[in-house]
Amino acid sequence: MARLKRAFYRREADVVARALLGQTLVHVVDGQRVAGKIVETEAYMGVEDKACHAYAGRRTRRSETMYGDGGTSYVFLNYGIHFLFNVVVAKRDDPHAVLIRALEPTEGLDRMRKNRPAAKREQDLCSGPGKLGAALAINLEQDAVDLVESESLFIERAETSLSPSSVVVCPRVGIDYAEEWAVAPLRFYLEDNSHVSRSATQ
DNA sequence: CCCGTGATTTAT
DNA sequence: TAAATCACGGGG
Repeated sequence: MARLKRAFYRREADVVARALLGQTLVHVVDGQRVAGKIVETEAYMGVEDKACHAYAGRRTRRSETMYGDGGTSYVFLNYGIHFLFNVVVAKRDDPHAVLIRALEPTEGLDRMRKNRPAAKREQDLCSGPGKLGAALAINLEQDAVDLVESESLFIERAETSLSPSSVVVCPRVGIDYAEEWAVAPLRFYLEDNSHVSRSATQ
């Protein structure tokens, strides 16, 4: 299957966040494909966005990856426990990113269950950003990987395109501190999909 | 609903 | 060097 190329990623985060829905995120672990369909995303809009790690041009050891070219992975540890997987988008030095929040598992489910013993049902495997990080065995080694060239981490294009009407747009979660940006409509998920995160359905 | 969790960031 | 913060998940 064809993977997404550079030009796909070199656009603003809200555009790419929506376009990523329905595509397949793949991590090859010990030669085995562990993959899922992207069903929920959030856009982080660069230096103007108060919820973005690169807000006001902040450039720290953690956020440095966000300043790379579109199509680079950005992984960080959250709450000391969870590895969250993002895709850096837009152009180099314009630090936009898309957080992948939920997947519908499609390949390597046995591996995912092993990585997530707490998950009781298939819908619990990847229905949140921390959950999918664990299920796909994502950690800091997967930070700053070029998704266009890597043999082990990339995103494949869906064969059929989605109907725009099946996408729900709403505010992002867990960023109450971001003032006016806390209510911006920058979260996208597939309506009626049972693998979206708990906070998406309330 | 509450609370663990610990690296990273930001304030002294 | 110290304190506060935090793009969450699991178990009640």
